[in-house]
Amino acid sequence: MATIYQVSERAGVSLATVSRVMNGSAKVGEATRTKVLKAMQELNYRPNSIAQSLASNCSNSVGMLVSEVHGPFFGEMMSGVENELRSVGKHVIIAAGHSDVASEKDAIEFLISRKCDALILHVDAVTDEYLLELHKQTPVVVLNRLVKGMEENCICLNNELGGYLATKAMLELGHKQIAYISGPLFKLDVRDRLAGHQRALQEAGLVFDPGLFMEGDFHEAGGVAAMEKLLARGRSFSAVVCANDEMACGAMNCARDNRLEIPKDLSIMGFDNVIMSRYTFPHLSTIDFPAGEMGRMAARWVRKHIYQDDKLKVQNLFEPSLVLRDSALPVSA
Amino acid sequence: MATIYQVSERAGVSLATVSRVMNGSAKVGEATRTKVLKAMQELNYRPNSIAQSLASNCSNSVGMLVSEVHGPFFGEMMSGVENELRSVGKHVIIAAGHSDVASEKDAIEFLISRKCDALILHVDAVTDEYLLELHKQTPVVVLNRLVKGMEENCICLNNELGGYLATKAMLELGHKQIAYISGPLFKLDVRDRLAGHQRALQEAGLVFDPGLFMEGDFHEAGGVAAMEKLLARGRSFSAVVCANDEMACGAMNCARDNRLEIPKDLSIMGFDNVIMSRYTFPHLSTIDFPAGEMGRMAARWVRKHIYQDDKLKVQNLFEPSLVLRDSALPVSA
DNA sequence: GCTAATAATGTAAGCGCTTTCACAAATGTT
DNA sequence: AACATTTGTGAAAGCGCTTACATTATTAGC
Repeated sequence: MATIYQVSERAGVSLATVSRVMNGSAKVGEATRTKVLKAMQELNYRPNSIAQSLASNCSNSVGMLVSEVHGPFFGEMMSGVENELRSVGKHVIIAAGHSDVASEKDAIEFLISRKCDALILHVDAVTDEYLLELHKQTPVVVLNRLVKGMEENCICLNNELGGYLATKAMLELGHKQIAYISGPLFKLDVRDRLAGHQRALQEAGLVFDPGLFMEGDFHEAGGVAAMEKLLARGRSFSAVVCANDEMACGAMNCARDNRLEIPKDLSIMGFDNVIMSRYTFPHLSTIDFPAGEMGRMAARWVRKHIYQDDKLKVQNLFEPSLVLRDSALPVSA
Repeated sequence: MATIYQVSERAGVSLATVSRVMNGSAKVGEATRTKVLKAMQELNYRPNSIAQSLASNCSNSVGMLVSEVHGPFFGEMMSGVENELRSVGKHVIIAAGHSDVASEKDAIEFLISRKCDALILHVDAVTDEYLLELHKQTPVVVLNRLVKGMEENCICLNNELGGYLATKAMLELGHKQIAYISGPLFKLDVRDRLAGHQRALQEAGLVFDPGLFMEGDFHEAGGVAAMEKLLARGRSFSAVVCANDEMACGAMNCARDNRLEIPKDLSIMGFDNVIMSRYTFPHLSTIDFPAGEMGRMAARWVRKHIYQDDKLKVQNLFEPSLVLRDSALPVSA
């Protein structure tokens, strides 16, 4: 592989000049530029990005940490990030945190030692304090989590609004007895979604009934289990809104196993609008989570603040929206 | 951030010695080693991996190119690769090829300029010749595609066997009239799956009937369209095997829209065992595609051949397996 | 026509490591 | 006791770039 030195030799100029035509960092005469370009071409020269990084103290790479590489949104988010970044010649290094404190910290250390210019984090185990501290050391953007003191670095979804919209949709279909299966309550977004649910109820003059509430685990099995318990309580309800699509699937399957027809006997609402929701039977009504857009925005944040792409605008808060499909119907009778 | 120089100063030894204790590349006296380790600790030293890469001519990174970052197997494959590689301190840089020749080549160029120690490719647009050529220039492992002349570098699934197993399962349930919805025939794996289907038919003494065959596009809509046409032909069949799960979903939905009950009136088989197949109604019977394992194996290939982890064994051919769920039933009457 | 800017290019000092080579000290061999 | 090994360490030359800073060529100003 040719080096910058060989190019300079062939073009009959100095190293510095070659570097200058590569980076456009200073004026170069038209004739020289052409000579250099020609030499590059002939040698099929490709700059060694490692050397560039070392010399410029900029690795042109950003680290992305997600809970699970094969998790439901990851693909979408990742895709947004990759697209946005590669279009400007930066690359993304990925790592998984497995929702475990030690593992997340470990991955972050790894990314830092890799000299990433910035970190895009989708984490849920480490504390806010840790993130705040990290933020002082290295540029960080946090996805789907609002950390007090670094709001500018967070790209979030308005989860409260999502929860609100989900329940509101059911209310508008005439449902009055609405069960709610939440995610693990230690997560902030889970509590926000629940708060939205409660607000919708309240606005409709309904009171939140703990008897129609279950804490789930965001997995299908958790949805099944929650539904099972809900049914076992013998309370009547015509709709159930779930804090994510997986649990909604579980709930649907469980309901069906209990001879309830969906949506005739029971309406179901999910959350996230993961790919799968388009394939279930019946197709799941859900709340769209613009994961791809948010990933793209995180990347844009990095472009703007780290790579000085000043005119870029970044949007910190995203709005969820309702996706009505077949799993929810007006209350019958 | 501390440099190796500061560590050496503090420990009262030379740069070289510090480097040696870091890499274990040569013997260092016990006392010195302790001194150095202590100095590192005190300075919270973290080697600059960029500098290491430049000096050692090894970037400790491997590039991974996939069709779509948010594609169906990508998450699984990626996850396998990331796991295997990060456990040994290497990182993975990702890029998407979008099944387009120019885009794939572009991404490969990008990865190469990034000095990846090896490339893991999941591509379908570039030609075998191109891959062969690339293989001469830089270490490459190809996923899910057998390239003649570099078989050792390919990690494949026995697609023919998969196709065979899918149809065989239907035959064993007593089905005699089995429709087949394939993927785009320009893809090798698609043709292999079809060949397996035909072999199963043949072994059962049945002849392949073009009237029960449709070429699809691997997407849900394609499954719907194919099913529609199949139905429109007015031919009778009691089972349909699809070349992937998405199309199987489409086919199921379409069949249902045409008042066919699944699996009572029609049995359906998918291929790939993507996450989604566990959530459909009824749960989809399918052929398991061990994407995660294959990704892991690709990473292991790299560890073995590039990072000299000699005792590692790599398996080039993977066997698919049947996953029977609810969408296939013995033929009724 | 002479000085002061300005533009274009070259020189060389790093960036933070690895690694070869040389050398001194410790150990083993007869 | 003389020599050959082995072991531990340091000096220094890169790796392929970027980027002050220095230098020369060009143009402008008067």
